[in-house]
Amino acid sequence: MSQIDLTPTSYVVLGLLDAAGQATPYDLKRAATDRLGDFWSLAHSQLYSEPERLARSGYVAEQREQTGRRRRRYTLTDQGRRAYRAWLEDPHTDRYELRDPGLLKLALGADPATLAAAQLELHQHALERYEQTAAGLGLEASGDGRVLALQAGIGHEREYVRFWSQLAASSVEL
Amino acid sequence: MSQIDLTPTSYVVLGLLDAAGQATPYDLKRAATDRLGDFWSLAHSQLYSEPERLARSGYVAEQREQTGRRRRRYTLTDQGRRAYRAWLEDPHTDRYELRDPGLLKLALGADPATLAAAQLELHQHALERYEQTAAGLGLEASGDGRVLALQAGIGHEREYVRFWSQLAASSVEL
DNA sequence: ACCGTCATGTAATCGGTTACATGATTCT
DNA sequence: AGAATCATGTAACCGATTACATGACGGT
Repeated sequence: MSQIDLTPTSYVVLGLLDAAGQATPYDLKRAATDRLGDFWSLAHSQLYSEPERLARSGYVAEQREQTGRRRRRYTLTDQGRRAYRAWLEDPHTDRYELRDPGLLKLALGADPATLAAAQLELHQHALERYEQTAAGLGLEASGDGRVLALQAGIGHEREYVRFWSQLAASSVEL
Repeated sequence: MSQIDLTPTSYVVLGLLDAAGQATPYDLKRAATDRLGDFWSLAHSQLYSEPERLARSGYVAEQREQTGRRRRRYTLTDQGRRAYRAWLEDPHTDRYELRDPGLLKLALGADPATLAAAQLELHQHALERYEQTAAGLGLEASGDGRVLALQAGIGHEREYVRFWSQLAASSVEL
């Protein structure tokens, strides 16, 4: 049983399995889209490879259907559940970087006015999408972590709309 | 001459070379730290491998010192300069994701109060560091893209301090 | 002389992305 | 029956991270 590092992707899979009880890769895909939306997306192929990886080290158990499609169905092992809980309960996280390509261009000397106009539009769209999602979710119960994360996303987009607006406006005068 | 994809990392290297004229990997490392700070960091090994990769496709030229250390020294080719300018002048960028591990935990159901306390501290520190950097840079000329990017970072951190503060406060009541 | 830090590089590994495929369903 | 979409998987490639090393240099 080989040792592997648990990455954020690993915890996504563990977390979704914890909630679902058992799931096929496709179940995981839908759950990931549903629960994480576009602030933490995964390629669908990773939802095939990652459970396999986790199985190699005993965090999840795999059983294949015997009938027609022979789908893979995964469940958490005790080890997996423990690792997941430990991660979730630890409020510490690594620092992360923004890695916004727009800011990269800005820092490397792109023309602020032109850049700001395009970036503003981008973030306005993102904001609208988030707000629509929020409107949809608002109907459901709201102690939900998803809703809180979504609010963070909305706050972020509002801030960026503000930032690029201001930059667009102040660039005109120059 | 093989075809390669130009990644953000590629443009960082091209951009730094464009500004510096010529540079060794170590020069690039210092320039990257200096110009991009902690919102787009690179492993030093990438500043060895990436120029090599770019050289393979003709975006940069490599010449080795003949004397003692035989350092590699890179310069932009015309092709490289053209590719860089085209990228820089195009205000369009891909959408990016936040990929904030704190939000991931939140979305997956971590306890908001505990998480908020830890995340608040993290972002307060980040904000302080940014503001100190800004204070240091403020003395220099300020049409600079670095300064603008830094202001975006400050805005982002302020927003997150606000978000997590509010969450910490509202969680207490529950 | 010695030690720590800066400078300089290479090698191995691996997670993630992209591309390629094919089976099932559902709708018209 | 055909087309489109959903579902399900595999394989190859590759950029990025990590680990391993050693050389130069400045201070005590």
